[in-house]
Amino acid sequence: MGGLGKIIVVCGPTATGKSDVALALCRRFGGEVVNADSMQVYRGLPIGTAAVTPAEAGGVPLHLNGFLPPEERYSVASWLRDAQACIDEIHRRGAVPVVCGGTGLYIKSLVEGIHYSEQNGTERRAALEAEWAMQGGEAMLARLRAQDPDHADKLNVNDKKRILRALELLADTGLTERERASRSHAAPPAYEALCIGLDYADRAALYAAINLRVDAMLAAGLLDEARMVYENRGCYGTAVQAIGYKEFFPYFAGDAPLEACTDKLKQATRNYAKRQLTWFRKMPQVRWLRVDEANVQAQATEWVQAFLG
RNA sequence: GCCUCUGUAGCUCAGUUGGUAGAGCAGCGGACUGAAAAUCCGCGUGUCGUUGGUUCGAUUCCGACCGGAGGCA
Repeated sequence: MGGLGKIIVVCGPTATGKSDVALALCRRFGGEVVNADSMQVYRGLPIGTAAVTPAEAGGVPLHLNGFLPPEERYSVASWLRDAQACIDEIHRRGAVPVVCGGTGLYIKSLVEGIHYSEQNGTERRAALEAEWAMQGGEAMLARLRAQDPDHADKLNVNDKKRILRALELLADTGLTERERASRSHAAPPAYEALCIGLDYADRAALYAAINLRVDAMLAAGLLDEARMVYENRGCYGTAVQAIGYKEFFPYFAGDAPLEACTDKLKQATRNYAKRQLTWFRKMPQVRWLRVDEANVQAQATEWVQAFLG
């Protein structure tokens, strides 16, 4: 019969110890880590993105980790393609893929089996940008409403990014959002996933862990890494968005004291963790573990054991 | 010691010509289909420093006291 290939997913907000759990599971079950973090894919940013280092991995194979030049643009679709290739290969080797990361969109897409088509034109983008600047959001939303009212109803006038993208896709494919969504779900998920979500029972404890981690990053040389990003900010693509660098730009520019930037960074990270939580809390597949209450390692091991059968 | 300014939401402040008050940030919740560590949306009751007085009614006016900032021939 040969059912679906099985994968383990370790998700949750930042600073909950996902990597440690993933690594431990890999050692116990003969697994390999597949990174599901949109920033850890970039090379040369190990401190700020809290990427797993080969030393920490201690022999456990790491995939999609620090492999992309920071100038390169990347996206869900690229990640999905790469991740699936990795997973299939790991399966072929008879090993267990342990997908680990905090990017909700990536993980949801993988687990739900959302399919992204090959084409993705960008020529229209600049023109649409210009029109937005001239006509404003109301007009652009109205234009979308004329062609795809259902989608327009779901978007807010200020959501420039999504309104423009909607218009772009409409022009490229001629399909409404609903039609596109149904096509993206045409095929069932490629894998059977056990999703383990890590969180703190106490929100304040999560935030305290985040604050501590930022201090640890600083001690590990975050500032040098950030300065490098600052100097290259013109040519970096997606990577400049990473939390941990742009917060220091005012300091490098001489506009703000270091302390203020550090506080800003901690705050940005806390805000981010909260957003991550709303992604994962909504995924019905996720089974939660409270790192400040349970014996996470033991429980995770038990679940995986049962899952792999 | 005297004079001036000041004390309003966790923080920074606005405001009420007397009818118990509202922004930003934080915080909380949500959305999310090719930038996603991005982007966007929703949520504002707090002894209006304390205490007397005037008043039908005081956070608002007056006095005293307490805290903070500045000034002083």
